[in-house]
Amino acid sequence: MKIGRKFFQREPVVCARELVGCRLQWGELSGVVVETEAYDGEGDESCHMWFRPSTRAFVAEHQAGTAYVYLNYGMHWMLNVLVKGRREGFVLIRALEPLTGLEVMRKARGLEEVSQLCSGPGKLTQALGVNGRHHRMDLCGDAAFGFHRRKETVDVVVSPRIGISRAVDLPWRFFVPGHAHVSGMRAQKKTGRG
DNA sequence: ACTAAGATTCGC
DNA sequence: CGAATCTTAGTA
Repeated sequence: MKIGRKFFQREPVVCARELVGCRLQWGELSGVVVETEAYDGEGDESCHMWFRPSTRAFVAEHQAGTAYVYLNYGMHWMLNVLVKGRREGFVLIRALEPLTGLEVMRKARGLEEVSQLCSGPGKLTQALGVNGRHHRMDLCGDAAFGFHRRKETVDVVVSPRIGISRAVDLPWRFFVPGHAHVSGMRAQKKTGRG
């Protein structure tokens, strides 16, 4: 069952947690969402809304469920969903377990290993072909692009977000524990604790 | 016009 | 560990 706009008319943290375990359909390609992060425009200094006027304008001009796609580090597209409930913000899609279109993903990534296709926010956009053309796309309108509930359920655990320099302690990363397709950055290993 | 920083990934 | 690569925003 396709996830409608109402789902995204809640708080970013709630949407981020509940999207884990859902299926992302992207044309002929699809995968199970196994990792997300929430970014809240109110009080979250790592959210683009905090320091980018253009992002605040984007939020004001679009409805919940709209894709927010941007280029990071000049090379990696990041796929987010606009959330507008009591609080406004975004859900970053960080990792997928590929379901369909494996060969297309392998070709796009230049890799064979399934666990390397979508195990990171930059990896999955490359695998799915997500880019600036998808910015502002309504993920609740187009039948071929959006999220769907699944019968299967998954465990979800929480941790601080990865790869950011501000508001690093907010526990707003949600993922399936021990899942092979969850992103594995240095920051994860770096459990540096005095 | 110039500078700085960034929700990352890959290779050495 | 450090390069790759470019958009946004602040400053002159």
